[in-house]
Amino acid sequence: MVSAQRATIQDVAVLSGLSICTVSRALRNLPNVSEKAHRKVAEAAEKLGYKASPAASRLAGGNTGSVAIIAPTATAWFFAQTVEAAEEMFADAGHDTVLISLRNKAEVRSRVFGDLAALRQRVDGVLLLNVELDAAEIGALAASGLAVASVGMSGVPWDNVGIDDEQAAWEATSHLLEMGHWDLAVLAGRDLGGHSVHTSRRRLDGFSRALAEHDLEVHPDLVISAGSSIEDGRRAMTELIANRALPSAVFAECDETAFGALMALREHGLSAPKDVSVIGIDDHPMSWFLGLSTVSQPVADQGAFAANLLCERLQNPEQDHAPTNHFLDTKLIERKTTRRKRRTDKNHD
Amino acid sequence: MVSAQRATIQDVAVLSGLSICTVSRALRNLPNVSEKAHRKVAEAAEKLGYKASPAASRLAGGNTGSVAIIAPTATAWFFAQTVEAAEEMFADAGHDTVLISLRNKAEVRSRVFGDLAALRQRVDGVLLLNVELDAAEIGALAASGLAVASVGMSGVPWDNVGIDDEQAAWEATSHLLEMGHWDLAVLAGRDLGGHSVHTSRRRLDGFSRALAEHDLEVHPDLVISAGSSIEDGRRAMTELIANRALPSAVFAECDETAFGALMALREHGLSAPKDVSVIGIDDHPMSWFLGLSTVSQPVADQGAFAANLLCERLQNPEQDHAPTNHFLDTKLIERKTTRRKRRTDKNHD
DNA sequence: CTGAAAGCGCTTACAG
DNA sequence: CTGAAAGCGCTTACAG
Repeated sequence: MVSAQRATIQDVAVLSGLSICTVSRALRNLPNVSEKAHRKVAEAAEKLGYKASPAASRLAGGNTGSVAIIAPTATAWFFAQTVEAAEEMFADAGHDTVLISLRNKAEVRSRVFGDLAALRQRVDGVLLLNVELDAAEIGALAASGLAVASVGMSGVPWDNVGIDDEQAAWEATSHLLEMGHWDLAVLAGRDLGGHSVHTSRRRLDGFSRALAEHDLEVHPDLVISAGSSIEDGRRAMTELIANRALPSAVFAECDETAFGALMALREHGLSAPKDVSVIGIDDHPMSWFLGLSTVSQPVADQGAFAANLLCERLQNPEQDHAPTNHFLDTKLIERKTTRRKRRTDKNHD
Repeated sequence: MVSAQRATIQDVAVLSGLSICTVSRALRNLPNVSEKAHRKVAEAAEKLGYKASPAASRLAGGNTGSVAIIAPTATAWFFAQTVEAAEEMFADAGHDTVLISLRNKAEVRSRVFGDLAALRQRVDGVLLLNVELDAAEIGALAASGLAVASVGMSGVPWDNVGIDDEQAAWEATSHLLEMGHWDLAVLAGRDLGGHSVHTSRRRLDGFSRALAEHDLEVHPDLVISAGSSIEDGRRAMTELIANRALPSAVFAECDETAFGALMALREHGLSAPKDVSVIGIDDHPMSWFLGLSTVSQPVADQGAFAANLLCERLQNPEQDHAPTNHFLDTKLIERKTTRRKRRTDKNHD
């Protein structure tokens, strides 16, 4: 069944008794192929186990059969989940998925977005995960001939799915504020040479808005550029503890940094919510176990949904299509790391 | 600097005043190119921002410029870390990385390994992560023309890096045994239609050997096919609790399943080490926080090392090369979820 | 050391 | 509805 040498379109043409170009058209379900021819071709191709050579197809002006997933990092829980869900979607649709991790490095970031033509040579479409783009980059991407979809990047001229990050952060922050905390720190995402993770920026906005509604200002010293890993959170919280009086509550932009924060507290003989209230965003599988208060979001769903949208773009490239934006639901989950600020609490009173 | 239309080898030839084929040779550092020609070509290519079209290159008999990473799943912590480390290596060496997750499904597994010729069309090499292969598959892979390297697959006819899984499991199990536990359950990896995750099989071997050394037999009811995620561990432990008297200790093949086991215990009002001792393998960043006893292993290192080995194979394809195997160090870390079995312990005495 | 020619396996106008 | 021909951008023998 699997021959040593792969069957070519030529073989299919011979076996089906039709010309190469009819075969080509039939295989791609193009118009102007009789039903009979279509059937013959399908049979021959099936029998030969024929699959078009992606290289030849690409070179002749067709498609590569690949899509790229571009993520700030591939190790964070959110990205690993999203990537796998998207990869599944792509594989089932017959696309290979090329993984590009920006590795949280500005240099890698600019290398990737600085040569979209090279990218276009290798893939037909791109799924962007929480990448912060400037206007020039958005324009270049739109003009690149690449199909594009994204996760966590609302306001962009292509299909996007995510959560309302500003709102989710607002909820988390408001939860803290309503419990009487007013001295808040935020563990934010890392900045990549002026380009942060997109969701991080939005979450910072939500944080600020909640504070503003309580007539509070964001204190720059309390906006810590952390990242998205457990280690990042641990480092950021350690820094916070070392450099100044502890804030009364901490909003971590994702659960993993919150975990790290919890670890750092323990290393210093402190704990949540006794010494400081801590809340995250995600509802990571460990959060329940650690009693972490958080704002839950569907994760794999976002990857699968966005991947699906991209597949549709790939299938109907000509058809002009108004970009859609989809916000999935989030929910505040109050657990044990947040509590009302008390007169007896250690600091600030 | 970035032209609308990509420069072709033709453009480089014209600019450098040389023929296309000299340019081709110069660019690939092939012999029989004068130093002067080489310099001219390099200059012209640089100026034009020229990069060979991977599709054309592949079609003409060259390489695709891509490698695939094949993993049982992409979401588990170990795999996410390994994949990113490998991807970094590949990117720096100029290879695109195609991610293929088997999604823990036998069907996906056989689709991938059943058509190696199709894979060869898309990538030059493959990095296998903990994939259990049978003799026929190993033979097919070796004959496929693909460069191969792997993580966690010792005994294979290509370069491999990993830990001594049998030994690591033996250490973890012996630790339990030496503390007086004799009624042990193991939370094993999932089986994919007869093919388990390779490391899982080896770890099961180590578990058995440790038991045998204590004149104990492996009780089939206590070998739970779990998987590698937190959810998997939670499910497996819940099953264990529901179906029979609790064993006195549990060896989880990885830390994440151990986390899940800890969660299940808590859900049933139980805890480690009071009601059952629990040990894992990995030393996940959360393990310290949860006090989980475990056997640590370097993770990103394995991915980077194996990827590097694959890059070397890709660079020197002709050169025949005896496969190497590299075991990285592991270390037993005793924390708080394991303790000596006491007369006062709830069960079995 | 260098170049002209053929060919890799497709797709795309263009005739029929 | 169908096919002959050109061409995509490279690499690979083969001459020189």
